[in-house]
Amino acid sequence: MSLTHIQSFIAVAEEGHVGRAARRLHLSQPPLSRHILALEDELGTPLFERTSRGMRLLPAGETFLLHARRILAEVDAAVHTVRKVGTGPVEQ
Amino acid sequence: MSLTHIQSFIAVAEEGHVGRAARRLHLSQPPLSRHILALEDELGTPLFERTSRGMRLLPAGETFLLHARRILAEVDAAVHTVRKVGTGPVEQ
DNA sequence: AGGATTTACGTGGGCCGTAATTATG
DNA sequence: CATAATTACGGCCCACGTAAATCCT
Repeated sequence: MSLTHIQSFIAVAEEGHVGRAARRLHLSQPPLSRHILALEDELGTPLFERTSRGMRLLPAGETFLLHARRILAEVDAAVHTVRKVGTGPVEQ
Repeated sequence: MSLTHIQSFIAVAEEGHVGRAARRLHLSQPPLSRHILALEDELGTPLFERTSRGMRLLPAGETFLLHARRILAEVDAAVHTVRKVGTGPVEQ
C-alpha cells in the first residue's frame, strides 16, 4: 500500500473511468490500472465492478473511499501542522 | 512523503537511534537516515536533534509523531474494515 | 579514538510508457 | 466494431547496500 495507490484509487472512484482518472493524474492507463489491481490484491477483495463503460464502486470500494480520503486528509494536516510548529518557535 | 518514510520516522523516534531502528526495520542505516532527511526536507524543518548518542525529537518531531501514528492507524483501520466488508456480504 | 550519522557510488528491482491483447455492448 | 481495461515487454530511475568520510564528546 502506498499513498500513490490511494490517490489513484480516489481518482478512479471519482471519475468512474480509468482513462479520465489517468489524464487527471498525468499518468497513462496501465500503471493506474495496476495501482487498482495491487490495492485489490492487497485488500483481498475487488473494489470496483468493471463495466464496458468504466468502473463502478462496489460496497467494499465505497467503504475504502471513506478511509482513503481520511488518510490523505490526515497526511495533509500533518504537513501543515508540522510546518507551523517548525517555523513558529525561534528557529535559530 | 510515503508510508515507508512515516514508518521509518516512527521507528527512529521510538528507538532514539538510527542503528537500532534500522535493525528493527530490517534495513541498513543509510537508507533509513535518508528517509528522515527526506522528510525533514519535505517538511521544511528538522525533526530531530542529532547527538553523539543518537537522535532526540525536537518539538516539530513530537508533533509529527502524533500525526504519523494517526496516519498508520488510519491505514490499518482501512485495511481491516475493507477486508470485513469484502468478505462479509455474499461474495459470489 | 569510539560511536554515531551522513555522503559516495555502483547495482538490481520496480514502475512507467508504448504497444498488443482481451473483453463487452 | 468501438471503447474500455488489462497484460507484455523494454528501459530508466530510484532506493538499497557496502564502503568511505565526517562529526562530536
